[in-house]
Amino acid sequence: MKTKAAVAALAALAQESRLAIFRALVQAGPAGLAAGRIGELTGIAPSSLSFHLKELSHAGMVDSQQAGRFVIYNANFAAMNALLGFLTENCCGGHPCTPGESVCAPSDEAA
Amino acid sequence: MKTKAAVAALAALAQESRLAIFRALVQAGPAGLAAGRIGELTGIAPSSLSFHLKELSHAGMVDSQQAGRFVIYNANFAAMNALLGFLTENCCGGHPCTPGESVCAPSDEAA
DNA sequence: TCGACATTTCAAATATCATTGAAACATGAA
DNA sequence: TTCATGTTTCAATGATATTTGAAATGTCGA
Repeated sequence: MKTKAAVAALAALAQESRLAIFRALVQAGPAGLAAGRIGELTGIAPSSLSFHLKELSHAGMVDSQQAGRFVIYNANFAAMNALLGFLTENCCGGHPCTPGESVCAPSDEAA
Repeated sequence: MKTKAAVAALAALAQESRLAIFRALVQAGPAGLAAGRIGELTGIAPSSLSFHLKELSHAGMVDSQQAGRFVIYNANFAAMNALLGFLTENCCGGHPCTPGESVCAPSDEAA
């Protein structure tokens, strides 16, 4: 993943409405949710919702598929995992980190 | 981690200069880097750098400590791990995801 | 075809963010 | 104290993002 893609992905998630949308899709799993259902869950107005969904889609964080008059959105889990990997990439210059100091290893305190 | 903190953390990273700063600090490890050194590595002007460092600090993604006339910044690895955990939290509603479809498990394709 | 529903597009207004340069502050050395 | 260095603050400018409402598009059922 390149820096620009990472910035785009982070920017897509760095917004209250979009983060709520994305989390709803993550929790919904691969089956996804219809746009209207997302609107119900998040309380976002249709036009604003569409704007944010397009933003997320353009950043590659969600995919969509038409199903009748519904449009089903789902989280792009591969993109999410790529982003997580990017953030920890080359951590501590590749050297192993001291395990007692809350460092690179993602098994630390995740709260 | 609460939603607002996550949005703040993501917004802090969703900017080319700040992402570059943060990655430099991640690669530097717990020892951190002086502000001036970060400026050298990233090519960011001092006042702009200070602005972004304050932004990252306010979001809890970096810590700082005075060392003589230098100010040493270091990545807050615990905060980073908390953010990563937040994004995958409650994935697929808690149900185990089908492993062959690039889903929740972070061992998929991280590129 | 017609009407109802789901979603998207458009334009305008508001708000927020990033960059710049100059100046101020703090620290250490002479 | 005085000077040089490292870092931060401030104000102004330009750029970008978000929201809103109305209208348009596309799809299904009768």
